[in-house]
Amino acid sequence: MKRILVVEDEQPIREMVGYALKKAGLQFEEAADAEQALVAVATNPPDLMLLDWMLPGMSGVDLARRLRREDVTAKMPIIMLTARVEENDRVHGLEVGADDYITKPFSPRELIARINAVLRRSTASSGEEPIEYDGLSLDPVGHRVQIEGKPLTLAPTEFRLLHFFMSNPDRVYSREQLLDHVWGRGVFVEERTVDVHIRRLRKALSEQSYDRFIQTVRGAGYRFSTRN
Amino acid sequence: MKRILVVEDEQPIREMVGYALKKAGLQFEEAADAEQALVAVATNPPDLMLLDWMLPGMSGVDLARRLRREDVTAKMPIIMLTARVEENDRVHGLEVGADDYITKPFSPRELIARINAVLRRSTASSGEEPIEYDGLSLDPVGHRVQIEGKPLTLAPTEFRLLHFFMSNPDRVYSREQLLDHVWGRGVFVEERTVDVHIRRLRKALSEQSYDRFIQTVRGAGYRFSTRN
DNA sequence: CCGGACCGTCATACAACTGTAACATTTTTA
DNA sequence: TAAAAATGTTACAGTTGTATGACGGTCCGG
Repeated sequence: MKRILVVEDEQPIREMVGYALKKAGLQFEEAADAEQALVAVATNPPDLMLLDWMLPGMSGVDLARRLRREDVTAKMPIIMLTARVEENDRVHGLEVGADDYITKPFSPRELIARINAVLRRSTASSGEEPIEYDGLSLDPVGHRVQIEGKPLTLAPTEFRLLHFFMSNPDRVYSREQLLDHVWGRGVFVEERTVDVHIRRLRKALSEQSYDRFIQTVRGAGYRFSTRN
Repeated sequence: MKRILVVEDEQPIREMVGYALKKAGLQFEEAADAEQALVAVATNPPDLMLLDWMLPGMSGVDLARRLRREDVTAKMPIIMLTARVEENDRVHGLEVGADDYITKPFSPRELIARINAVLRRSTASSGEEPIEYDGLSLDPVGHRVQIEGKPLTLAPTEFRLLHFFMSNPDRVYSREQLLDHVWGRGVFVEERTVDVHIRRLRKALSEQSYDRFIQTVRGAGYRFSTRN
């Protein structure tokens, strides 16, 4: 059973969330502020963390940032709860490294759906098994890429990019998301740089026109897909 | 099992509805007026609410409006029951925030069908699940639209527009509302611009005459619906 | 210390998309 | 029935987004 740590200072909201979690078959654990949360995480790290944006003392944003820096918790899924709706804050929330965010008010139904989506995503890609699509295969452990059996050499960044894409096919990722996932959170790199690496990756794949798998979605980002 | 709260002052109708619900494998709960309904909702919020338009004391419309304002119930699916047939009232009902409406007299079959449709929609509405109506499907994550399996390319704005429509079917939106939701608040764009994008979307959908889903409601705005 | 591989940024070219106005058509009103 | 109002349609020019090639800097092994 997955354990969810809810960090939220308002007791009624904790209660509501706790009720929804239990009903959905998830284990509910709670903390009223960042300090309690840190203790809980150190004692027994949960599978996912629900984190209020505004907290007394250390804010949710700061807490998220701090957790991201620690090795043990760097990859723990975090969903931010925020009362604000402004686009600026959304961007900021994701920049901090949250895997998703929910704006209040939210329904229990929506909450559970988001949690399950994030959990599914983070459990799915263990990142060890070789991945193969049509004639294109990538071995994460051996750090090898092959097109129809023929070895292909990629620069480190291109490899990570392709690895990420192949682990999450048929999903569009914005440049920002790609920077988060492939370059690492909190790295300051120009968004346009992604274009260039996409270009390099395509060039490397273009031999058998396998660059068709790397698709541009105008206004949204890029996608890996074997379909058209 | 999904729990349905029926708010209706006429006892025979409650009875009839209750019978239909149980037969369809839904849990039936009842309230005779708005006050009872509020108590029931506070105690144990149901999965969906069937709400009579006319009620003694606080009307169904007022109740709906009030529920929409509260955080916990803001996104609870509501289906309005109304005896009137006028288009004005329909629009009004949806403006209040009902997810659907049924005009009396109605058959148990229709009732159950509508309830299931709304439940299905609201369960999935994390904004992640693909949406499908008849042969038209839209995948928000992969940013893909298909007509009967055939891929369809849309410009960014057309995609967002269609996405919004398909997430909120059977509801009329004024040009202003569409600008708010699809373009974003605080964007200054001429209202008639909406017409042009509706046109472009229709054109793209017109291949298999799927443009019939995008309907004009003169004097009110536009609507997405598979019905006519 | 040198050379190569890799990376991030920039400038440019091109294609796609967007908003608006102008005109056409349909529907309502007087 | 004519005038007015609302919507449909088209063309266009400005804007935005993406592809691509080039360049300088950094790191590391030889």
